[in-house]
Amino acid sequence: MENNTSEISFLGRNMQDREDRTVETIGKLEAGSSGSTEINKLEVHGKHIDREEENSTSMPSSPSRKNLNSVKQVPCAMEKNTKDLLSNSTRKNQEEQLKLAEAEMEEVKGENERLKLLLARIAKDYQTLQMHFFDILQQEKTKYTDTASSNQPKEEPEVLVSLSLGITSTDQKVGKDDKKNSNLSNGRLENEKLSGELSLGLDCISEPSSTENMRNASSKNSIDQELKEEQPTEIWPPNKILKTVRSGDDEVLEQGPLKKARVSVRARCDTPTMNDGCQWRKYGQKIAKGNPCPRGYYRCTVSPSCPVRKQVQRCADDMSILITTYEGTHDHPLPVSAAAMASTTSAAVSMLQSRSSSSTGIGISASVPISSSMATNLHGFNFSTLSQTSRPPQFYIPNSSISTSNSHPTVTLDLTSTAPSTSSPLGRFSSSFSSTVPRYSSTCLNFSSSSSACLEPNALQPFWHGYTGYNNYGTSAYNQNHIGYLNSTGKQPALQEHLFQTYMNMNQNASQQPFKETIEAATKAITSNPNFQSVLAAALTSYTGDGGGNSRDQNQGVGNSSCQKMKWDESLRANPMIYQSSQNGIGCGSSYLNIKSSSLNSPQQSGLTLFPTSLQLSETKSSAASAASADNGDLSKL
DNA sequence: CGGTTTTGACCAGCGC
DNA sequence: GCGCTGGTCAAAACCG
Repeated sequence: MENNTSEISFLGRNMQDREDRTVETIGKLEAGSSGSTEINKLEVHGKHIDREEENSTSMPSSPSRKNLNSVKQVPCAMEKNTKDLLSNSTRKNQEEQLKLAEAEMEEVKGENERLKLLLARIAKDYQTLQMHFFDILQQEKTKYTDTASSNQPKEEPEVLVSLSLGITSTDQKVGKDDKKNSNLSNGRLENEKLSGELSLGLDCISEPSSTENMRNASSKNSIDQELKEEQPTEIWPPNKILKTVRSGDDEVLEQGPLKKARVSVRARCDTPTMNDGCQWRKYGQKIAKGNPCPRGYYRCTVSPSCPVRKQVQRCADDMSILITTYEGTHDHPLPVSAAAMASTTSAAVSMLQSRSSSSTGIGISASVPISSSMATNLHGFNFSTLSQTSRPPQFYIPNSSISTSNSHPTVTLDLTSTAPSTSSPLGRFSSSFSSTVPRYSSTCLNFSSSSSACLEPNALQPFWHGYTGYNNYGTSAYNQNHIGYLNSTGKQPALQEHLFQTYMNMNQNASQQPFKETIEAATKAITSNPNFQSVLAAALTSYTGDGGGNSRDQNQGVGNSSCQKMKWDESLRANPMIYQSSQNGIGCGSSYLNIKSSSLNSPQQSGLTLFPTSLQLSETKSSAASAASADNGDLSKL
């Protein structure tokens, strides 16, 4: 809600700026057309064009006063002619400029109108959301008093994704943390508040009634806290949680099995795991059915009691794609880079929540609203996804698909640039889950695009083949490392990496692709939409990390990220096409991001996408410049 | 030596 | 009940 307000005010400021500039332009043009020859600066779209130097040096048609003096030597008639000619040409120039400026004005006016409409719509949406919010609050309040004393009927368990993202979640924790972990929580929470770090709380609980979402959401926090109290040092796997919870008298969790929501991130990555800013320890590996690549099981080791797990597996179809699945809620402050991942994934989870709430009887929307929540996340505010908007908002992450194969509610963020899609870029979420909604649905966000505006199909090759310099560093270094490892130890690398190396070798000859068009499109995409800038920034940040340079683990890099401090917004506005990271070749930093509007999974695509059609950002390898620029910023400014 | 990775064993859920 | 599969455990190996 709060963020909506800031969004609106931002739009308002944007419009005001444009109007100011328009007025300024008009004023200057009027001054010029009334006889003054001092049209030195023409401002169009906020861009200053200094014409003074041009007049004196490179514009023979409009000579300076000095030139006019020399003309005085010429006979009178000639002088008059010359003066007429000069004044005519000057007048013509002015008229042309006037026409140009008028055209620009019309354009700007039209844009202002559109922005006004947009602002009005957003304001209206905001009001609607607010009313919904209060309605839900009211309903929940009355329902709670009604049902508190009576037995709750068993119903189909539903997914609740509770995102405790950012500051307000810490507010919730303050009371209990103060009691329980007085040695930890105070400083931690203080730090979180000060630094604006985000923490992703991603929980799923089963519940008897959709009207009790909010109460259960809060109660889940309580459950987590209570579990921590019971087992302060033990790492509790889900099964143990279940046992503990079931043995207790918690009414909510007796209703059904507790399955945490998951966020799955598909990303092109040439390293064993993706650098997401957290510390992970591998505790298991398993060959999963249908995939020759083993699945690695990791648990978060930032905090000894942190319940967060992740699974890492290469995609069977495309081994350049690393699928990382996160589960659980961090019980500790996150590094900024990890928080960025959290913010990105949480936006996806918000869509899952939208689906869940849609399936609870509110009605199924073919287009899942996400933009507001996503923007909210990315601006670092807490948000609630409990609202069920009656009308779709401005943007959609295109091409969601539903998978029923997973017993966990899963949101998949597809940050890959895979095969070109044959589908329309104007994708819309599949609504196929409406009739066959699984007990836990899975949602796929595909940040990809088939737009011909900027991407050649070849540009969709794995990024490590995509641009100059990488082969000198990333892939080669990685390959060499592994070859060296093999030679020195005589030990076989993991099957997963062996397979991946085979894949890499097969693709060694892939041609490098021009990125100019991509970069131009990226620039356009980023600069054209402030919301998109935010979304992109978070997505990039989640991808970037620091390359794990200081960490022992390959996918780590806690608290040392040079990228963490990047002034993302500014950087992207200033030079969006060149993002440089001080990646050291380890870990999968945000080498590549392609936002597409195609779907890997969903055969059903139609509808409207207001997202910029495509974007690719390439990243050059470790440079001092990147480190320097990285030191200037802070992600929290997002 | 302490932390991490590997890997076979074990357990629970689920479908038949 | 049985088998399959996903997920976890824990001892041994490995590494810096």
